[in-house]
Amino acid sequence: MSTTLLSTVVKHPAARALHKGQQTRAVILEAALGQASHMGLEGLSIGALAELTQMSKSGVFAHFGSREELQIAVIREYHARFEEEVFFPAVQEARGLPRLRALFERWVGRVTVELDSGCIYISGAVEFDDRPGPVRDALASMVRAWQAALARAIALSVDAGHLRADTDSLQMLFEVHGLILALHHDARFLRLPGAVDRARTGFERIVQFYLLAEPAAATAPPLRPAAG
Amino acid sequence: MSTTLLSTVVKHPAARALHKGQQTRAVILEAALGQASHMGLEGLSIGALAELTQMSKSGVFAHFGSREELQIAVIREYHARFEEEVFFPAVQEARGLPRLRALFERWVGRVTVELDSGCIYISGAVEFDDRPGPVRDALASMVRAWQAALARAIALSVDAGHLRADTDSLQMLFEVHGLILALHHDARFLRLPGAVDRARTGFERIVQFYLLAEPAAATAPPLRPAAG
DNA sequence: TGCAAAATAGCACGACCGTTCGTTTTAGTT
DNA sequence: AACTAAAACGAACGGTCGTGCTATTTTGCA
Repeated sequence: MSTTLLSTVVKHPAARALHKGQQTRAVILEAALGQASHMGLEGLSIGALAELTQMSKSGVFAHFGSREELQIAVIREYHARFEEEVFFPAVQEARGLPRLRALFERWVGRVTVELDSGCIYISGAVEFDDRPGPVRDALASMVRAWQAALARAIALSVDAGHLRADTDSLQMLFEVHGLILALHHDARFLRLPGAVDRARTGFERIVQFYLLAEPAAATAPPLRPAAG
Repeated sequence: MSTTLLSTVVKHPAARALHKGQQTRAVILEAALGQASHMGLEGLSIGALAELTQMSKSGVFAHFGSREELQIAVIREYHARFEEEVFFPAVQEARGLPRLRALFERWVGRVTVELDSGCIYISGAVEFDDRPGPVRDALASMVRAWQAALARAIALSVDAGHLRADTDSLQMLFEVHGLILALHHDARFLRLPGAVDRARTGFERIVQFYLLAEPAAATAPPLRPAAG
């Protein structure tokens, strides 16, 4: 850069160090995400990470300052990807039931795609439910944010007149969340086939229950189990 | 051995060593169960166990032969207690819906009582969903047995005429299991109050759906969310 | 091209891990 | 009381872990 007046003005210190450091940091984070999805956040090992990225242990270490910070960075990265792949596309859908369905469907997709990688929200919740500290706090705040977003989508569905006015959005959220957890359990641990369909069927059943009765069948639709 | 005919015949080697050894083994197992409930099966540490039981590491070790065997022993012990506290008392109830309700209620109780200890079935499923080996196999077989028992109870409820004939027992099991997992998640990780009630409400909603319509309201009862 | 700063490597430390082995204590039997 | 087999101990091994240091290399900018 010869006429550097402009460039020096443009780049503030934060953006200056954005070149090599952040780049390999991203590489490490990518590997860490894979390792954490596979072995859990507690299974993260700086040594193994160094081997995976062809670096020295101290080189990897220097990017985060501590194992805890690495774990938190992984959580944040996972959160960002989760937003990008689940939340943002879904909120493009029309508010109400369409958006809620999209959120659930993409959520299922995420858990299913991760069949041989694992959802950090779920595994982390189990790993850190008895382990206070900054890692748990970071994880909990992300999970809470996601649950709040879902609760909001449910409430919007009520406002839009798609669901009953007396719908308890937190109760519905609890039930839907259970389906995802059961899906994760049956598909990943028990390796049962058809778990995805069971989750979808369960979701439809829940929606059907909280659904505002359609005018044509205002007396109450004949509820039948969805044919498996 | 002088007049040992009788005694040698009566006691086989298995029964002979039943005194001191099995006794301290039980003490170790008790402590191990606590540690595993708290830190997970992978958090089991022979050193920590030795400290807890005031023994030497090698003394603890000798009782199991390997860490893996210790983990499996813990799983078996947990299974036995689970049977004793959840399954056996519940099957005393009349077959059909009463028994199914009892199973669920005791299951909830177990997860709730373990609020500061943790359900090994659930934490183990997450820890070992990507880790093949004898520990995973042992755990999976116990979980499968428990799920099979539940599915049987549901099927019996159908046979007894309490639930619809077209009930998909595995689907219903999936949904009920989800409630337990969500309870475990919200109560243990997020520390949300009222999670037990949400699980109960969800169960009643599921039962209500699969319920055989009562003669008086055969046209379809007006389903309302159970007042929270 | 030169220079400061950032990035990475190399090495060592202390802690804990599961496991082995030889010895010593303890318990149960005659 | 003497003997034996089970039980418990204690020390050590090889390994991995996270983390601190100090060099050395690499990078980005003037």
